Amino acid sequence: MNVLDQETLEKVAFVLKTIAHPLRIGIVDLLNKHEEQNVNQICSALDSEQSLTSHHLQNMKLKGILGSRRDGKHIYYHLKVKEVTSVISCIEKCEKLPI
Amino acid sequence: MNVLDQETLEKVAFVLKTIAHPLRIGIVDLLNKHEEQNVNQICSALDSEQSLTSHHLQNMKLKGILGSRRDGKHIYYHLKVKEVTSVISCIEKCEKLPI
DNA sequence: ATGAAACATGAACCTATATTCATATATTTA
DNA sequence: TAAATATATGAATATAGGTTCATGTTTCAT
Repeated sequence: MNVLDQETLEKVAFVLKTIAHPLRIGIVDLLNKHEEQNVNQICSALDSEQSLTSHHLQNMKLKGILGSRRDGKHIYYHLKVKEVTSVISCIEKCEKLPI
Repeated sequence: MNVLDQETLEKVAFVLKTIAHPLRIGIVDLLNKHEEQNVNQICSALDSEQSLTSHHLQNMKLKGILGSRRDGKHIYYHLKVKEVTSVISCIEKCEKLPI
């Protein structure tokens, strides 16, 4: 039960930072519940603007959390690192928070 | 299996942002494995500077993740929201990461 | 070939977060 | 009560992150 090494600390922080935003949590949650969604579907489901949503999608894709495929005019996103959904459910129901 | 509401998205993002930093992950991990540690112990265990560590401790205390008690010259910190440790273990061993 | 739909991108701006340094406060010990 | 130890704090700076807006690219339908 030793303390985590620096590399692990950085990896964990990297992943958490990548998803630590309400819209990005929303995207991860949506893609957990739907497997694949295109940008239009994501924007409507989360009531978010196209450009902003796209930036966040690119961000998470770049960092390896999401993947995408094109189908005609649409681009479908999916979760690559499914572990992040368990992170959300860990906290989701947590009560003792000051917020 | 509906999508999460805005309030939940914000709560989850709030908690993740609060711990999404290598040093703060280190602190959470340490306090998970040791119950209580004073600032000196934390600084030595994580090889971090006093002032910087103190800022991060205050930050997490303010946000409700940590608590503290004084014992003489020392101040001992502990985890208040233990759920955050499961967040770390969710990701810790995750392999498919680009990092 | 043209226009529209779907999405991406880049720059500009604004705000938040992290780090450092110098100093303050609290407690104990001499 | 003065010095030492342990920790906190505030200001200054540096850097990163989020949002908007205007425009670019790709694909499809006509």
